Amino acid sequence: MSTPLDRALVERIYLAVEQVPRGVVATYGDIAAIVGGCDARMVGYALNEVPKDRQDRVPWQRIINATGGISTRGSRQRDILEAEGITFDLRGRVDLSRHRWHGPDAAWATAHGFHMLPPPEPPPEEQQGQLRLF
DNA sequence: CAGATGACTCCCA
DNA sequence: CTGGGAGCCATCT
Repeated sequence: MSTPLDRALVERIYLAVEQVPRGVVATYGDIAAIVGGCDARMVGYALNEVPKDRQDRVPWQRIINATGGISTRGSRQRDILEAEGITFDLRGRVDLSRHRWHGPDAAWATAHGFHMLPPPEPPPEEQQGQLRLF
């Protein structure tokens, strides 16, 4: 059923989600890390409760799970993302290394007390010496 | 009060 | 890849 969470936290989650620009996606965990004080699951619960009158302002569709897949049911979320330019592979997953949001603007994050997203993990050592394409 | 349930994620078999 | 369990929170039965 519905899950009305702590309003203050929900508002911060929405505010963080609003920073995600068109054309990229973020994971529930990314938003939780930026907001702080909550986990990926909280973000999912909060987004499930986005009021109708705010759905066009809060880009809930840009938040996907850690595997790059869609957690919502139906095809609506995917349809919207594809319309925004996000591509899905044959398994229906987004290539996070390519479409993942880099995080909020540093100045904005500081001003609102949000955290920055940790830098992306470097590729495995084994590939470092072999895949030098440039 | 216990159990079920969601737009999660990680870990292990 | 599939499946189960733990950890997480609030609300509803």
